[in-house]
Amino acid sequence: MIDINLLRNNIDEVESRLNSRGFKIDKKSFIDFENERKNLQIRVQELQESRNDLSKKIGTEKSKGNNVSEYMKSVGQTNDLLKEQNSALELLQSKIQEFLLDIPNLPHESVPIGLSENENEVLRVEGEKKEFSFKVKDHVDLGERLGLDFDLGVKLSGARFTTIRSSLARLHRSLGQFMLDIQTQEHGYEECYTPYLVNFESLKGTGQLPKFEEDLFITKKGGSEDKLYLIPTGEVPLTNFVRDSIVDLTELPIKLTALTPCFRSEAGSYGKDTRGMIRQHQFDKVELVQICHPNESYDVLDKMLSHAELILKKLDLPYRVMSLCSGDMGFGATKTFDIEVWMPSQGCYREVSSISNCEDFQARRLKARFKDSDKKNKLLHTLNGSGIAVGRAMVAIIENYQLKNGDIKVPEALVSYMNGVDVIQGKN
RNA sequence: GGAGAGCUGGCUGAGUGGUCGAAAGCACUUCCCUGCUAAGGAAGCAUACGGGGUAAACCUGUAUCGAGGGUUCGAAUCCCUCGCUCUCCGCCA
Repeated sequence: MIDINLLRNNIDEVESRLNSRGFKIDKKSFIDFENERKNLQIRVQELQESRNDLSKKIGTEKSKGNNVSEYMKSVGQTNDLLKEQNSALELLQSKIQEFLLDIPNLPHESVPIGLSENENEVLRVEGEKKEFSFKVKDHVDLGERLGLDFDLGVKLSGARFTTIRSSLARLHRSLGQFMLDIQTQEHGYEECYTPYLVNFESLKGTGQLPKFEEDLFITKKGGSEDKLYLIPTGEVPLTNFVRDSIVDLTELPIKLTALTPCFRSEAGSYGKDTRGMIRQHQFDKVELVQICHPNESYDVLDKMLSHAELILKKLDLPYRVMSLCSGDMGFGATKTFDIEVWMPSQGCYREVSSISNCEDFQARRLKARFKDSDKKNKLLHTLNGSGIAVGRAMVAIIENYQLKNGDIKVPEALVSYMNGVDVIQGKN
């Protein structure tokens, strides 16, 4: 949620910055809402004040044994008016709230301006692409004899679900463990295990709700109407650790990581990436979250980028780093880096990590604050990133480490996690 | 699933219809006293949102005692619904 005072004081600036990400703000409605709100609020508070005075008076007069019928009459009129004005105010305030919850975050000034992914900026290209002496296959063709079973996924659940068996399942597990170990041991993140089902409040805090319910999977307790949502990313539970809390300056930065499954409905991406396990309803990901002092969030963003990059370096996978343009960033981000790994079969780079600074956008929704050295409560900054997506990383390994016979060499960093297995062999 | 107890400020904890945003203690801040330390004394110390003030200081109003609704002129206090925590029983990985 953006700061309402920014809208009150600099609405034109907000408008143009939102325009750069393709969001049109309804200025007139907001100004009308605000004027009306101000009048109503003053009116309501005056009425409450006089009701409180009168009620107090009734108390004191009654205790003296005086007649209070005049006061009662007048407080009755006040209350009638109050009831009417107050419900108007409440209605208006919830409208303003809805209005605010729908507005995306403002892009940072360093973000390239653009409306589509074509305008994302390549910052760096890293790693050597391997030369293959044979015609490369994609992970679907390779995976068939290695344990990637798309048909089984469909049978069990439907499109965009995959089942992995045997050594490849082991590789998948190894990758998750490996990434988690790097982030905890080399970068000092606290390892967490979190719920995968979360409530409305949590998703509202990180910005997925109320606007993007269609992107989520929704569950209900048997026999109950209460909804719980499957997490679309570990960012949701981890960032919500600080919801409704005031943390001490000395606790910052808070660095959290978790290996979690992620569930996405992929509404609106029909026909996109239908082949293989690039775009699934369910995938695993190691999530990195940092919660820090506002002065430090851009330094932290750079650090988190390097934390995600280290995984690809250790796996010796070629990748590039992108700075997303204003129109391609997520709802809550002021600045986002994507890391894209090289996929030889497609001859292109695919996203395996996205690292964003949300500044105080989520913190405001979360009421996540810290006690500053001047004793005032201030909003924290929150950042999140993937460190990294397990499924896509495995796809990249399959494709980049393929051998002529269709077997897969295990990246050196993973051999110990694979109990010494250094080649994944398929059934012929 | 059954039965019971509870949820009050950063923490502990009093408060069962009015003068209570809330006693007291702890913690914290400032000051005083004492040669440091320890002890003692005084004052201050919740959050959000309004109004005033050029701004800060400050003044002032409203709301908030798990959440929502109700009763009442008036609710931390009474009633209802929900959530959560704890104890006991049952069930379960």
